[in-house]
Amino acid sequence: MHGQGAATAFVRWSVLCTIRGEGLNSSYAIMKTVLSAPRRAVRGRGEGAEARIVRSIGEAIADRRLPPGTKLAEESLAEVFGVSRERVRKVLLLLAQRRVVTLIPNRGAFVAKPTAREAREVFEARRVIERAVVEALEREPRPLPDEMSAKLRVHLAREEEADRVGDRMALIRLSGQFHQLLADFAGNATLAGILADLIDRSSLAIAAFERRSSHSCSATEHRRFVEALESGPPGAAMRLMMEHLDEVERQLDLDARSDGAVDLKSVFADRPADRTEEPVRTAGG
Amino acid sequence: MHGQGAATAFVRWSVLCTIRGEGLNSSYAIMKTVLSAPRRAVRGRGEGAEARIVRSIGEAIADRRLPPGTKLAEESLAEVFGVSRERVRKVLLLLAQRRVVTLIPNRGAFVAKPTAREAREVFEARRVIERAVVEALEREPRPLPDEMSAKLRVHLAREEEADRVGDRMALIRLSGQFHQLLADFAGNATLAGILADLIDRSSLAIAAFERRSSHSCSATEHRRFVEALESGPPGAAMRLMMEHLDEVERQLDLDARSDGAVDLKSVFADRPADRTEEPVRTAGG
DNA sequence: TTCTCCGATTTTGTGCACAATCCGCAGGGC
DNA sequence: GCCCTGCGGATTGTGCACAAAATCGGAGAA
Repeated sequence: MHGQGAATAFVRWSVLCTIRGEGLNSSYAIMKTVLSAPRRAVRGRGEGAEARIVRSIGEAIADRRLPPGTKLAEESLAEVFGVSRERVRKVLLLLAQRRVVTLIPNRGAFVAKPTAREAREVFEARRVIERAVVEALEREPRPLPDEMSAKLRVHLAREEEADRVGDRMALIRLSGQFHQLLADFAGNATLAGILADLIDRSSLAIAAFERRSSHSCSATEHRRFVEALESGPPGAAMRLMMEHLDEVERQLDLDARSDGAVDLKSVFADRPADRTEEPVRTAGG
Repeated sequence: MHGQGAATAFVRWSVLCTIRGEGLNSSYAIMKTVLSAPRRAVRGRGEGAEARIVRSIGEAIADRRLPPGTKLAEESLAEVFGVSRERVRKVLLLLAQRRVVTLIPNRGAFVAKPTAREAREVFEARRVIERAVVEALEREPRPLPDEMSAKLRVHLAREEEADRVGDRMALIRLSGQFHQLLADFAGNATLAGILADLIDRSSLAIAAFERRSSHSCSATEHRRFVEALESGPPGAAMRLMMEHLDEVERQLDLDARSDGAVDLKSVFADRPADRTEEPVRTAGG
């Protein structure tokens, strides 16, 4: 899928972000810290072992504990999850199919770094699908079913709590889960599954292109959406959702220059005092 | 993903459709007939071997040369494509991720047989995505770019030729490719990729639920759509596309009784003379 | 000092062999 | 006569060992 040139450029970039250490032990230690430990440390066998690993890695990527470009070494992951390397390989193949990781032949697996174009496409796809989701929800008779209403209320409370205490990681995860929740309510499991992938990829795009200064309050927008859905005029919820998605995308830096190779000259232009600042952490540092 | 009960019911059903023979040789011979041979018979290694096998099996399923429920034995496929069993296993995992085949633990891979609910969901998802595709195409300034117009014209000619000579298999494949072509023109590769999967799954749904009497002429509807897109009033193309998708779905038998287990009593009720008719072909017959 | 080449080491890719599981069938018990 | 249980054959699942490829480090030359 990737051309050779693209792959090379990708790897060159990824070196700067790769978590590495001297040999396996160090890498293992970091991985163990980043990835949430499985239920029992040693036991890795069992029926849903693969699903568990997929979820674990997927969540770590969605939470941005594993930033785009991070190398996912098979051996390290195998040790972290207490399974054989073959099983990890299978999991990586699955995640690659979902475009969450990128497999480069003879080079290994990396957390995917979407291009700006791909990021735009993902958000466009989300708008397409979530428009249908909201249409379905607005067709529901109001008041909404108690179960739905209650779950939304609980979710909003959790988002606002995370926002209040400043738990950014939880906020990111909950924000994605909110959209997932709506899709589940819409009653089309196929569409919901497609959206689940797109949400994960959105998370990657945000991690890759987020502006330094950006700070959205998804919780507020989500609450307004739910209020419009429950008691607003027809079409209000739809408008809020579209604006919300636009707003999330607008907070990214998807200029052309962000795509592809970085122009080092422009990056370091007019900054002669760089030496005195905190050094950028590089591989092995 | 599948519950145990569902898996068992599925397998019981699939037995009726499974291509089987005594031992490997017979199965191999049938597979070799069904699947288009790779470029060179023996050689299976190489860079894009997996992609080639995925495409080959995927096309065979889309063309309905491999009907839903067909067992895809690893050994047979390995021999057909001249690769090792591990590679086939990898391919099957990929196809399972795309919901085109169903993997049942310790039982093997089968061409997926969607449920009626899933079939409805797939068509709903297609409507959602293709609506966006047509919206994008209708936003294009007219006349359409020469390249697009020419490709559409060539494609329509091929569809009509296939219809004329009665090449049903080619017609099925071309019908799917038409929608794929439109999505490619819309310029969102991500959405086009999602739609590609949905088209494959539509093909499965059609194979599973097609009415005996159904005979649509997609070629005619496709031509009308192109004419509307090129020179019709605004919204005409959209209306034709939505009607087209509705029509395709309407030709399926998605009643509740088609879903899940077949009620044998109702199937054979009031037909005391069954014995004299041609016996139903069962496995091994 | 910097660039290039080359060997050592690490990591990924693949085939193979064995273990686990399941289906079909025959034999025995109820 | 029917059902349950145990056994044989076949197929899938998994670990292991080796092969292939790439990276990293150092040595040597310009």
